Amino acid sequence: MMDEGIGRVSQIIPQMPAPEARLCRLMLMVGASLEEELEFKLKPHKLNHSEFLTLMILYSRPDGSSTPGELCEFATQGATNMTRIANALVKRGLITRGASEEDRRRVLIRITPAGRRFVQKMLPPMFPRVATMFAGFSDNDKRNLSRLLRKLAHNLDQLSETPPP
Amino acid sequence: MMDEGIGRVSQIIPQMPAPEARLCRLMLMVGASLEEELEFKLKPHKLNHSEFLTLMILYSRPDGSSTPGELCEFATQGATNMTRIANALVKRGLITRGASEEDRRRVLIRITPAGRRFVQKMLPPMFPRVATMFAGFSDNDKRNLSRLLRKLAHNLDQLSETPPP
DNA sequence: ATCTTTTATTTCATCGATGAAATATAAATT
DNA sequence: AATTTATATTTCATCGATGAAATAAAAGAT
Repeated sequence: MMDEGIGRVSQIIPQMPAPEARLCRLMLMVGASLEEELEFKLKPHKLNHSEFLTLMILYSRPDGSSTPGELCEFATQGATNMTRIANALVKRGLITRGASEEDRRRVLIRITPAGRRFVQKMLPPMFPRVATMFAGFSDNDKRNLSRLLRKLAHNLDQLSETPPP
Repeated sequence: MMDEGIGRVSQIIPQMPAPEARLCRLMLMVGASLEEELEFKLKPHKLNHSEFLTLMILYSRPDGSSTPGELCEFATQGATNMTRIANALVKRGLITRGASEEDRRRVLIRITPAGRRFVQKMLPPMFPRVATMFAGFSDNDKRNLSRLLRKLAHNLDQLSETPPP
């Protein structure tokens, strides 16, 4: 249906890169769909995407700790939001906030044992649905998709560094 | 960086489908990035994503018209939002609203000549950036990406029809 | 010692999206 | 004719995200 639509548009505007436009639309649709699926799975745990992401970043760090500034970068969030996110996670006892020893301007954020348990408990129930998402994908498909998405991500990064005049 | 993160998590939780989780994260990142890029390109025209999508759907229809109900489906929007979107586009003279002849409960939404001109003017400047996004993609890459995204979209549709107990 | 820079938080204001429920109108069903 | 269903709009309320600017505290530079 979308295919026909883009087909008709590209008949009127022939310079249009139709295959690429189709891919954009597909990516947007799949991205939104995935986002929805994720938020859906997070809802029962009263987490939103950025809180979850922040928690997972901490969980996956060798020492389980980071600083607000770092987390802003990794989770692509503004400082204001990161303060909020940290507030929420601290209140639930999943992370702690403390002053850094070396540089006392910095705040050390650290996942708690309860936070680790929480992650270990909430992740496994997601696995079946994740697996289902890629039903019918051969190993080769997955490698290919990964490669192409990375290339796309790279190109998009370039683009966002070059906002047109 | 994300790769290492997921790698470490999957060492602690070995049942995790790590490659699939990586693909999810990639998709989410690329999706968000694309969304941003799109909104960025739409901003100068004072359009948001759903208004643009709605306008493009109308533009791409053979007769340039549709109804609110249909548009809700195609643009995955609630009825309330579609009313708002239509309001905005009518106010700018890009579409018209009129009663349907056959079924006077329905409202006929139709793109205006000004709306068509608007689309034809705003699209071409986007093409270079779209092309840049897929720099380094062979025709085969594009076909493959399209195929895999469609498969993924299909699987996600299945999933959303099966909200777990 | 003073000024500048870095880091994080707080305050405040706004924007945008969303959606449920009530309303209006017309078609379909009985 | 009366009731039910379909379609669209309006009203209202809320939620969430966002971000700029002011503030605070500490490190670094002069």
